[in-house]
Amino acid sequence: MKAKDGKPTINDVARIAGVSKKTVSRVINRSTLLNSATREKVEAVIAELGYVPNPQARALALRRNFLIGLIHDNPNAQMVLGVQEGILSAIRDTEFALVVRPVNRRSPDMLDHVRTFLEQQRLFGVMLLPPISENDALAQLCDELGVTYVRMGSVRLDDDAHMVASNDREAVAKAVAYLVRRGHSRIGFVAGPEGFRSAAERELGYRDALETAGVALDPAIMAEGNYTFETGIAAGEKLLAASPRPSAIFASNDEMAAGVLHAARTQGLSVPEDLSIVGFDDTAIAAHIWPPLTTVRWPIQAMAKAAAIKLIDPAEARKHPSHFLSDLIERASVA
Amino acid sequence: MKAKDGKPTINDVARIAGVSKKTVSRVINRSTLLNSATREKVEAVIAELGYVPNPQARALALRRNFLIGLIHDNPNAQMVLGVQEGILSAIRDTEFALVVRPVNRRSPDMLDHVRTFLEQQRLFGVMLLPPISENDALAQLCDELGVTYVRMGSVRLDDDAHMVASNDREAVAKAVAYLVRRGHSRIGFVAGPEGFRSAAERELGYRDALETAGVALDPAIMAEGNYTFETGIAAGEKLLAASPRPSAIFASNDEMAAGVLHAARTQGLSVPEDLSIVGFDDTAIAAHIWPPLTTVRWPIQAMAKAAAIKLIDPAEARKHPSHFLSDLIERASVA
DNA sequence: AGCGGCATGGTAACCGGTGTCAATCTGCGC
DNA sequence: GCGCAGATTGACACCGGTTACCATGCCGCT
Repeated sequence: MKAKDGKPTINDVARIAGVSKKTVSRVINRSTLLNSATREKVEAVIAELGYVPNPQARALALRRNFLIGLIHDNPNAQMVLGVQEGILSAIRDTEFALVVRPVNRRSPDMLDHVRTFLEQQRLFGVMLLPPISENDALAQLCDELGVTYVRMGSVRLDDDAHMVASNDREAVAKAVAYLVRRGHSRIGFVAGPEGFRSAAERELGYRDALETAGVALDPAIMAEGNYTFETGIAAGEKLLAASPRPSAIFASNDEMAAGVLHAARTQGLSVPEDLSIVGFDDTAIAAHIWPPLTTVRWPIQAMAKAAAIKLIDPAEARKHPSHFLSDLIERASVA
Repeated sequence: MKAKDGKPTINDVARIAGVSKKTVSRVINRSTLLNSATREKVEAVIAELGYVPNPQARALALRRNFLIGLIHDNPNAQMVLGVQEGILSAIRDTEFALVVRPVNRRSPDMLDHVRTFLEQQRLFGVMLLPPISENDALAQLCDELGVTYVRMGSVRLDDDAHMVASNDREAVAKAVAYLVRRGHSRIGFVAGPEGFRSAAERELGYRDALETAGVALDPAIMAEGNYTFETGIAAGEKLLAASPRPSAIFASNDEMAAGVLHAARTQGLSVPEDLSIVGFDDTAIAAHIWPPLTTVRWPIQAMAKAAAIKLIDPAEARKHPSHFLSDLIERASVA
């Protein structure tokens, strides 16, 4: 008989099945040293009662819980959601759950907030999303508090156990090489904000590609933005004012590419006839603007899934890659 | 002296402060029946040790935890993130944390998944986002499992304790009336998918506005999409093929509005000169396409915050509204 | 027969908090 | 000096699991 008010507990199961708590616990935890008749009997009672172990009690006894945290400060909704989906696909059918915690990178007490969060919730582990994943102090804090972490990023900046990385430098180099193959030689570049590792990597990829193509760098057709639409417009205006005008522009993310597109349109230029544009990230915006944007797709979900597996099952994780390659998605913004 | 391996516990605090566990517990819980000298002494020890109560133990003893869940099946990343931010702003500085769980509306065992999730995690409460918040069976399931819930939606479909609603009908009527004031009388409409309450409400708003303006409904300039960019294109093509062609189109969300814009552009029409377009939701896409989209802004964050407060502190919630009005955001897609 | 070893299952303590209820202390009226 | 109410604090059981360790039954072996 179950407790009158709540859910059945392990005691109820044990009593009805005529065994001890411990035996039920063994059944739940799939211990092998158990006679199969007993196991079946207990399983039948569990099914009949609809017994579900109380995760709080388990967490208390095991001194660890089954919550994994996602700490991020990412302006890109599409990407954050993609990561959430990826994590969820990794923890589906497990007892893990996903706790999210947006933080403010610019806040002076960001680290304190994270500390409070980690101390309070006692998470199993956390995932760190760029750009905040590039913050070494944060990783160190996790270490100090004994919370395992995995960082996602555009470059390998930690050991394999703590990092899932794409290779932005190579991806951008490929995208720019693609522009070169399409006949462009005057290719502008919109960089991401200083302090973002991804921004630096993407710029390196741009430089690599130009060097390979034997094209000299021209600061007049390089600008910096902070990954937002508005700064993309400003960067586009600067680049389009250069003489000679670039025939193609690579922007370090899609939002800024959309800004460049906006700037071009304002000046009466048509895309891709007068100007080719390539973005990065393949967010929803890339497909939904006109013309649809040729861009580089980060395999976000796959990376997030790999990262989550790394967190909850390091052994299994060794079968998955820690490095991912991005693909160029060809749409209509390049001539 | 704290345990050698882990964090200090209530026992450590009690021993060092020379009081009983229970007294420490009283300090933590701000019980009033406590001598202030004792309180200060205990607080000093807590601060010195950096003691943080173990939430799992608390959850076990209190038979409730401090996790609130967000169950959603929403294709709009911007909106989901907005909701997460809103919830977070409500639970900041509390011990609550936010657990997210995307589900698949179309999956036949969606309800089973949710049931498993709720039974396993034993959440304090859950928030239901549209479109899945419109599913009454889901609300009923929460009731049955004793999980309090709050639904967010475009219309009041539950009592005030369980609902935070906007008034889409009125908002759309206002937007369409605005088009009428701007001189449009042939106004097309792109509906959302059948089965979405929001879609039905928005259509009612459209009908209201036309009726008020004394304009007859013309099925030739009404189409249906499923809230995606692609179906927006199809709907746009249909509407623009009508004769006479509409001079303005209201689309039930921004993505479809972007699709209509795309369709117009493909046919060589310029926006807003040849065609005015109004969307709904004010997602990032609305501001980032060209021309920027005039649209209706759902006060997502405020609604989510109100909903979260309703969940964690019903008394406080009575001071907040349960109904929200949407604003028309005027940009450049209307002439 | 006596013994060790293995498979199986039970008992009790413990994880770190909270609720209940009783014990102690205080001040106050008489 | 006594009784009593109210304030303060503590002892102890309990939440629902897990682990450490012990008890039992059964087997084969010497």
